[in-house]
Amino acid sequence: MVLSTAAEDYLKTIYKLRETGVRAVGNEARGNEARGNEAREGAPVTTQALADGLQVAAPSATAMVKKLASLKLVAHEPYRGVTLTPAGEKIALEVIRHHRLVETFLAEVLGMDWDQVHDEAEKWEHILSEEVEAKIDAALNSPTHDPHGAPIPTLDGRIASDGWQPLLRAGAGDRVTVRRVSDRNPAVLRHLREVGLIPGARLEVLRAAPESGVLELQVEAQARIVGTEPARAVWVSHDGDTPSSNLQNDAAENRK
Amino acid sequence: MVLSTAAEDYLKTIYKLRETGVRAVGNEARGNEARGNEAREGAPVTTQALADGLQVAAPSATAMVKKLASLKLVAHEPYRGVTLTPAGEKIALEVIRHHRLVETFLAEVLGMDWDQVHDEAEKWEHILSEEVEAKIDAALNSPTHDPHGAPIPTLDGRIASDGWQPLLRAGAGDRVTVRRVSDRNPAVLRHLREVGLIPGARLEVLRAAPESGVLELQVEAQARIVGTEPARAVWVSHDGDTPSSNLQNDAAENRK
DNA sequence: TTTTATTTTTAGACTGGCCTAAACTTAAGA
DNA sequence: TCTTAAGTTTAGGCCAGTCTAAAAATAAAA
Ligand SMILES: [Mn+2]
Ligand SMILES: [Mn+2]
Ligand SMILES: [Mn+2]
Ligand SMILES: [Mn+2]
Repeated sequence: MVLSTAAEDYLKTIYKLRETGVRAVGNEARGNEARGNEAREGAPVTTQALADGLQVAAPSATAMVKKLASLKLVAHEPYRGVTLTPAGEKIALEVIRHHRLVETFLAEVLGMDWDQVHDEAEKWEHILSEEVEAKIDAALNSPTHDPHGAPIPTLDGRIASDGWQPLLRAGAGDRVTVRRVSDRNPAVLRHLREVGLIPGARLEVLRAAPESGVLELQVEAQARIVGTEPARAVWVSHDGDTPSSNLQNDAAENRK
Repeated sequence: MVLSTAAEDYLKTIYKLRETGVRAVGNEARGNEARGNEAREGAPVTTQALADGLQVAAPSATAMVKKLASLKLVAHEPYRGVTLTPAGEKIALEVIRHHRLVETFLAEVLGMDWDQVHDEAEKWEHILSEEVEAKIDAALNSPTHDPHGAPIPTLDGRIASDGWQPLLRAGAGDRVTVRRVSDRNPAVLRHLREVGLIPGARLEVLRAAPESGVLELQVEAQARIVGTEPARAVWVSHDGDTPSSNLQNDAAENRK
């Protein structure tokens, strides 16, 4: 199945809008107009959410959805929303695997900054051949997560469900470990690295007053004050919790 | 200047067709408006050659040529042919630099076979950012030639003129060094490597009988018989000749 | 239950890049 | 010089992907 860049991006975006956590991870990058389009997890993706996510007009999304439906890559209920078929999800996971492998490669092998790799990967993900994918995977020793902590789907389309908590939901006194950050906004990423909020960092929440718009943190040895906007891009695990590292066989269990 | 993949491929192909001398319509001195401007000396590239090189129909080439002419990237004399302007040549050399850097990177860093890298680079050349280009260049220590012996244009658009001789033009008794091979045909490349005809290889022509369709060679320690088809993809220098390694400042000397 | 607001789809148009068929220009041959 | 062959451009169309404006469907409010 050889799809256009646009079609692949639609499939990927549908997948991400349905995925737990990632939808929320992407929130800080979305404008106000997109708020409120956050469908319940597992519900079909609305045309509007898809259009917002891809920065296109709603009729463009409708048109592509109909095209993908005719290819049996999505199921479309008019006026209700769209869901991936197993075949569509398989392709979405392939594109996401490409994206995250490329990000990791650019960061680890070429030494690019972690705020730059996302935009590059957005282009590379569509032209990566299976051969190059395999070479990159081997060169990196089959990494499981990209530089932002996002799990990399396996070659056969399985992906770890992380289930981390939003940092914003943590309360005063909580000791947490940063697990994942949104890779969408380079400026936010640069700021997060500056204050030490990178995957693996351990920190304590000193004060969490939502109405103040800031979070007071003890990151490693430093006291930090972080606004809610960057904090919204951070996912954590609560120290002591067992990390949920089970592989979901999403594609396989739905494959016909 | 942000151009489509198609436009970049047209510019690159025009450059290569001029470089390799494949052109048709003779340019008997036309003393008109195209004389003293950015139009360069030499025969223009014909619509047909361009269409053949890009595997498109002639009217498609005409259409794109008109578009590029309106962007001042080529000079088009209807029914006569097309030549690059300095601005067009600069872009062509950028694309070629991307292509050859990527080929080198894929071969040296990822360990891909030299018969695979060309097709990959054909895609990558259009999406390489300046940042990634710089990182690749640095990782390879600013290579001057790609795995097939083709010179890599510099960042500022200069390229070494190699001036190697076709192996087919060598005569019996000639001792030569392989300098460059065509990277177009993977099967030919695999064959060339098998018989040792790779850049740097030294060999002696034992018998060159054009009518026989084969060349008898002594490649390093091995006696080899090579057909004219693969031999056509090989360029050599004659041992003892001084290699012409001067950098042509093509783009710079014509820049307005 | 009826009206209104919101979301989605349809209609129609545009651009880029490609195509075939036909007309045109140039070069070559008689 | 006239005719023909070859090469190039124009004419007209198709497809992918996008857009805006208008119509239709659904959800919310009255
Ligand atoms: Mn993309
Ligand atoms: Mn990432
Ligand atoms: Mn190309
Ligand atoms: Mn090459």
